[in-house]
Amino acid sequence: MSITEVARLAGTSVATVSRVFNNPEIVNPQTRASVQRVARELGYVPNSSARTLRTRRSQVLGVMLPTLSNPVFAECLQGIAAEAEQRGYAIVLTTTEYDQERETAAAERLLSAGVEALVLVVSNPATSQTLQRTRQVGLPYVLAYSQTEEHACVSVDNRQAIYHLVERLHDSGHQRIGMVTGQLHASDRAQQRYKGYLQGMQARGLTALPVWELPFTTQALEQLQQDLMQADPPTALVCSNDLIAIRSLRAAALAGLRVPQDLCVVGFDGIALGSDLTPSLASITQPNEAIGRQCVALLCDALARNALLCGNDSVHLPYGWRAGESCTPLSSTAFS
Amino acid sequence: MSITEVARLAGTSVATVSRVFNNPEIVNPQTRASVQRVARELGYVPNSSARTLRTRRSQVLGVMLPTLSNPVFAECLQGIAAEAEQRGYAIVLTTTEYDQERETAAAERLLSAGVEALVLVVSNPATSQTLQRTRQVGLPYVLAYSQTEEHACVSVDNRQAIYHLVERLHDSGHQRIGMVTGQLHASDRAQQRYKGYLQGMQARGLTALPVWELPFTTQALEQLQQDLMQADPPTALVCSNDLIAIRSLRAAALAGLRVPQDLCVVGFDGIALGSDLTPSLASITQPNEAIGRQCVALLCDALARNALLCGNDSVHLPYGWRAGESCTPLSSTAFS
DNA sequence: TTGTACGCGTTATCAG
DNA sequence: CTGATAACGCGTACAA
Repeated sequence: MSITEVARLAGTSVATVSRVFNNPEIVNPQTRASVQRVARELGYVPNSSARTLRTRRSQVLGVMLPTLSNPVFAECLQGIAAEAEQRGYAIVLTTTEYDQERETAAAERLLSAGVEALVLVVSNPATSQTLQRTRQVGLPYVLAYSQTEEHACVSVDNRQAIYHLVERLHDSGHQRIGMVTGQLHASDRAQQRYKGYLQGMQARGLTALPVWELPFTTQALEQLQQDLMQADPPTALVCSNDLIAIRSLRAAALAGLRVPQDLCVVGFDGIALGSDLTPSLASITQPNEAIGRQCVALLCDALARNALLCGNDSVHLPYGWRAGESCTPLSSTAFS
Repeated sequence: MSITEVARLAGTSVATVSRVFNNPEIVNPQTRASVQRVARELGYVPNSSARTLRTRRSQVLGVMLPTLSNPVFAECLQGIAAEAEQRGYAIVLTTTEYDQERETAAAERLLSAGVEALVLVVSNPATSQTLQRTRQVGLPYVLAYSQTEEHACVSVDNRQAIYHLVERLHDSGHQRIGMVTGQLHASDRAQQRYKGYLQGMQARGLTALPVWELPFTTQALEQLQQDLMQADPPTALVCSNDLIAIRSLRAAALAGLRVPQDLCVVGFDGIALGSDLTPSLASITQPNEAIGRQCVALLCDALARNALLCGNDSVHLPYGWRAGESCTPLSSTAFS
């Protein structure tokens, strides 16, 4: 069921059928109708490969994410999908599971799938060979969540957000403020947030506590729980993301601490689920869906201009604050 | 940078270059090496459209999900992505947000993206026009999570799982067992689970309580909370999915009920996050990732046989039980 | 307004 | 083992 078949049955030429699909208004209403009828009856779908081959535009965007287990990326992907749909692009998806090798392979698969541009979430832009490769191939790409001069990025100011949070916690009377992260080396965002913590503590003359790294093992969680049961435990825990915060909440509960009376827990990301938890999760919010949308917008604009994207094209989106029962209300220092 | 260019620079014909990429062993090691070198230097990537046009195999699978906000589908997608990757397929993704119109449009976009086969999660197979359309076009497809004779499905036995759960709750002493669902009409699974609840209650001579439908509004949640504060509230809540269970947990907390002493809450799906909550979420588990993998496996096999899939190809995977603090240990009736 | 014919980059066939 | 060449289905000058 190719265009030829449709043309034959409609008693017209392939050119006309093509016009009916790409430029309906320039074809005679009667022939148009007849062609459309035939096409519908046959369930004809234009062959995308042939079209792409001819037009050199696949109308497909590649998306590379670390994982979908973290709702942050799922939310971002929703935004990507929505914006892409609006702009007439399809998206092909790969995940890397935070693994360098898988990342390289994933990028290669995206490339050979014929994508026109890429939304990338990498562990660390500085060490990712995917970025060089993409550059070599000459496709526009944008990094979601990362912050770096070298590439086009869409993100919030991770460092500042946490810096700011530490200030607010201090303003509200907290002195012993701790930080809990995932595996620090697995994410440049986590590193920037940690940096914000260190700087914030220093700025206020507070002693930074040793960071708790919480990979997804029960052992690490138990360690945190033990530490929370020592004398003079922290009164606030700043977590590098909401998933970590949820697990910290659990450690606190197992340690017998009341949240937020004994311990305030603050997350980062603002995943939707956080509001449904008990206690609801206080969190620094990122506009995840907007980040996704913005990435696609940048890409599509670049594609339309037939240009690449570079560091100057980066977009900073504002972070926000979602109050929650896991943290006592903070002093009124404006957020964001 | 087409195959022609590579051929020119390598001083050979396009046919040979093609062979180097598709059948390396049949070409002279020296020419092969030279071609590979040139290709690498140029960053040459075979044009997928041209290849697809010629071979009539796009190596792309279409995936249509309701949303990624529910981790169940994110987990399933992980499985789909993993299996597809293993088998050399790319996946293009669309979401429908449980909306009929968007579903139709999404399917059309998948089709025109040139996918070879489809993994579909629809609200209700009986009313989905996507399925007819897909049939008309003649592509293999499989429904994830649904159960119906009419189509190839990969799912657990939803009705039986809940039926079984009700029995176990009753065995453990519960009499007033309630059911909380999302919007019942939005999902045939939810309906089947509800049916299991009704049948289970009847089989044990218990009175089914009016179902609580919990769309994502705070109002509905408050209703549940109010009802839990009446005299003789249920002692157990069977929830049609884990997200609903989490919100039910919140309603219980707001109502001042202790979980699990006053009220047991059981979810459905077994999302990973459930284990990290406090109380951890007891749940009937589905092998979400395996469901995704199985879908892709069926599809790829069908593609290899050049066949379509039908009701007879359906696969039932076993459900399981994940104990959690949200429910007191159940009597030993074997689960699953 | 419509039709003819070329070429997009590959793979596969067939000769050498 | 290698090269020439004919499709694959479509969009688009160009001609009518």
